[in-house]
Order: sequence, then structure tokens, then C-alpha cells
Amino acid sequence: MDWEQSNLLILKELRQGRELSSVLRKHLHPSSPPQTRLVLLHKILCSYHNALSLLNWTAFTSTAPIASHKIHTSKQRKTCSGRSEQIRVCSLEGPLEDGYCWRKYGQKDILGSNFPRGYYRCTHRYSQGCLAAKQVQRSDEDPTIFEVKYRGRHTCNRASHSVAMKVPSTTESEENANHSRVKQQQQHEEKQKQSKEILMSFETEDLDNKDDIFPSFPFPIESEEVGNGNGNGLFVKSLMENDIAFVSPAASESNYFSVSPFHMGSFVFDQNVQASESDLTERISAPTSVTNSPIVDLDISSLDKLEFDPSFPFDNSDFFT
DNA sequence: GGCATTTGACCGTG
DNA sequence: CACGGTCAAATGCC
Repeated sequence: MDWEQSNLLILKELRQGRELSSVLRKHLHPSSPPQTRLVLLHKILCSYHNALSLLNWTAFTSTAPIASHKIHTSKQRKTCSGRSEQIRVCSLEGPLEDGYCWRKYGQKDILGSNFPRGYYRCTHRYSQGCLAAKQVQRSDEDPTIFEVKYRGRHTCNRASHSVAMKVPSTTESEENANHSRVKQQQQHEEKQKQSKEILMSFETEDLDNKDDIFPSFPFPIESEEVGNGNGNGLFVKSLMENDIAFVSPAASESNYFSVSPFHMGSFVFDQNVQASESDLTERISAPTSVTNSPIVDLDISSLDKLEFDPSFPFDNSDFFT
């Protein structure tokens, strides 16, 4: 990523922050669910955090571009010829809550790192032959950031350990609905306190295997407020068009978090090769649907333009409304 | 008892 | 030989 691209991304993040602030302002009235405001607030913070990070990165690389690469390459044994990108996403979840069941099989102190690296493989490795694995390491620079490196693809059936997406019931009484909403908000706020960021890295063994990366991620859509008749459906829908809202199947039903695909696309930090935005677009737009899951997975391919098209009208204030 | 985690040993690679 | 990744016995938890 060169200086010009970086500036473009910073601009995008700042614009996104501005637009989200505008949306938040519209939802300040009491009838708007506080949950929505919290999500918006978090997203705004993420946008500005990303912009600041980009600014830092730009400043750093513009004066010491070689050193910046040294961070990732020094003393690192390259065990596979693949390449990897790191994508920062904001999450209300811990780094391990990505919807799959992982089993830790090792931990290693990494030279030059303050925190050990944890090695995880899919719980169903032997029962279903699922070869997915990941490495999780806390960032030295910011302990709230986790670098998650995924390898392999999930071939397991997640139905056995995933919590089905909660679908609003039309027969649910208003009282129960309100109670559940309050409870959800409380849990959400609790999660917000534990807000963390994770730095995700997608690594492929070879270029042909790149399609396997994103399908490995369960991105169930939080549908709690979509079309529930309380007047917020439109807003949520617009959120869904611009963002991915998640329910963490491994956690309680209310443990949802949101990740903007824009964030995902905007932080393509190349490690081994110069990965372009279009490169990542290819990864995301490649066959992404996981059809053997009861959970509604988001078809990320529909978000291509949102994520990477430089001409996409982020300036359009009507987009979020 | 079954499953997950911990941790030292072992192995492959550069 | 150093380092990162994996194995597997020991241990802990439910």
C-alpha cells in the first residue's frame, strides 16, 4: 500500500465516521433503541481508530519503509510459501469467539514478542476431518489487539456447535420482547466493556487455495431488529447493506458484534507480497457462501462495491438512511 | 469419565 | 543451531 492509497483509505474512514455520526444523530431520540446507538458509537470509534492507525502507519512507513516490513518478517520462519494479509476488524467479542469450536493444541513463546502465540485447530479435526487451524497472538503494540492467523478451511458441519440465529417470533408477547430487549442491551453493554479489537490474518497455502479463506468464517446476520415492526427495520437494513452484523454462535444469543466490511477491506497490510485491494476483493468475492449451515451466512460478494469501489458514494448522506 | 488446556519434548526448516 | 509448529502426557474442569 503506497502513500496515496493510504491517504485514500484514511479519507474513507473519516468519511465513514462522519456519516455514522450523522446516522447516530438521527437515532438520538428516545424511541430509537439504545442498542442501535451503541452499535453506531462503536462503529464510529472504530472508524476513527482505523484512520488514526492508518495515519500512524503512513507516517511510519514514509520515513522507514524497510523497518516497517521488518516488523513482520524479521526472524520469522516462513513455513509456507503462501501469502497473508492482515485485516483489522473491530469486535465486541474476544478473539476466540469467531463461531467455530477451536481446540488449543499448543502455545509458544515467540522471539521478540511479549505474548505467547496460541495454536488452535478445529475441534472436529478428527471427528470430521476438518483441517482448519488458527494462531492467535496478542499484539505487542496494543495488547487489546489480537493477531489471528487462519489456515485451512472448515470442512466440518457447524450445526453441532452453533447457536442458531434468533429469529424474532411474531407470537412473542410484547412484555417478553421488552424483557428480552432489556436483557440483550445489558449483555451488550457488558460486552462493550470488554470491547476488543482483533487483527485477523488470512493465510493461504497457495494462490489456488485463496477461495477457502473467507468461507471459513461464519458471519451470521443479526436479525433481531430487521423488520420487527418497531420502525427500526429500515435502519437495520441499511446497516446490513453497509455492514455485517454478527451473532456469535459460540456465545449467547445476544452476543452479537458488528464488523464493517469496509474495515475489513481497508486494512490490507501486505506481509509477503504486495496485495492490492482488488486482490482482496477477489478473495472476498470468490464463492463465499457456506450452504451447509443452518446459520444464515452473509454473501459477502454482494458487498464488493461497498468495500472496494473507490467511486462508491460514501459521501452520499442518503446512503445510511 | 470425557473433554479441554497446559507444557515440555520433539521435529522440520532455514 | 535457532526458531516456529506440533505432539502427547499430565493436569484441570465440569
